[in-house]
Amino acid sequence: MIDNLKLLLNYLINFDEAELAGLERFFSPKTVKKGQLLLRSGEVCRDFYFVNKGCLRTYFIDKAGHEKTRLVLPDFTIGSSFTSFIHQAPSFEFVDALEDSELLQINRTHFYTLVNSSDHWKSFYIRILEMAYAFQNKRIEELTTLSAKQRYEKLRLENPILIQKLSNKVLASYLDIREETLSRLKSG
Amino acid sequence: MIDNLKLLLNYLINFDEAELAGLERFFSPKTVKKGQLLLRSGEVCRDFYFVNKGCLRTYFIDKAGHEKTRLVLPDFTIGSSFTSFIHQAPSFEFVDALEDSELLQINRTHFYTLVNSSDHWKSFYIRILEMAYAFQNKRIEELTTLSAKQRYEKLRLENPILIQKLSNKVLASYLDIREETLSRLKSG
DNA sequence: CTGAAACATTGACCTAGGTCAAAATCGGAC
DNA sequence: GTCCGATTTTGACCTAGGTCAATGTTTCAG
Repeated sequence: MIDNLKLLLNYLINFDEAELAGLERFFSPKTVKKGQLLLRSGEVCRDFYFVNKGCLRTYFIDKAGHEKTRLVLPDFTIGSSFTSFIHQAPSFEFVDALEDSELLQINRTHFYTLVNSSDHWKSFYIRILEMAYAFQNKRIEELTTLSAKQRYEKLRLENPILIQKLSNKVLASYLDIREETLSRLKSG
Repeated sequence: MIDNLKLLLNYLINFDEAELAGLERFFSPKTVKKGQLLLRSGEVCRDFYFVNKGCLRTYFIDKAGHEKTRLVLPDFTIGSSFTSFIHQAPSFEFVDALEDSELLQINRTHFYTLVNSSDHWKSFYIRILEMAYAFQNKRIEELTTLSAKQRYEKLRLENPILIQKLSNKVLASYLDIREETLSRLKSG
């Protein structure tokens, strides 16, 4: 599991061998069942995750009581409820497991110890932030310019894995449409 | 002008006096007239701006030919067409001046020279990225959960400066509604 | 295997906000 | 000042996608 994480880290930044030695002292394994909550709205997000197998997602619940999925983390990805993790402020989001999952988690103290331990780790953090920013930017552009159908088609082209992995309910909430609408889009 | 910038930088990160000495070798002053374009869609964003006086904004044009304002930079703020600046890829955004403005600009080479010059500068960059991320996150939440009217009222409470500074046309495009709708909201 | 709960589909209807067009107002160049 | 183009407002109308409710279909605990 740690080796998969190292693979991903090295893909993001060219770490020196030494910098990744002893990584297991910072990341601890965790197994979660499908449906299990890792973070509740109102709690402070303490951990950052590597998804080795399975799938996590972050979502919040709007005034009308509907789930809104913000981010899906399939296997071989990293992430967290970032805003809360960064500022150590209560999260308005939930984090749950969409499947039985194997994770590695690192808490904030360890995370910042790593980030401050070398230039490569700082660059790693910068890289993640840049990617997260670009992702959100794309999301805003899509939400404000594309119709429901166009968003669905775009996801189908760009990220077919999500289409097959997610239930219609979650997929709809990720596309920011109602389940009924998604159902109609797929048949129409 | 440089002193205002130093004030802002010190507000974001506690720089040492020495780190900010000679800042004028990196930032060059620039004056722009109202309406002037600083970046066109398709161009690569080379500069990062400090707005000393006036107002900049970033926007793009959707398929229907309507402007969509992403970010407004009133005076005493910093920013850029970030995605393009970071990745040095062609921007889909424009940057223009909403008023006659006095700017300090730093190009990407100088920017990264600074970022790599010390830990404080790295932290500065991280700070900006974290803020930009949080801002986009908030934006997505608002766009997906609030009605047009609610978004307008929220902006009026949280950022009244923008309401008075921006024309209805720009304000509407920032709120992601049509100008006609904004006009109706304001009277209704 | 079976039954309850969660999920997905379908239909009838509604509404926020967009569109289009025309009038009213503003603001800067001369 | 005054004229022209750009904004803003108002009105009539339209539509994408939401809502609500009924009916199938999975799924998984026991």
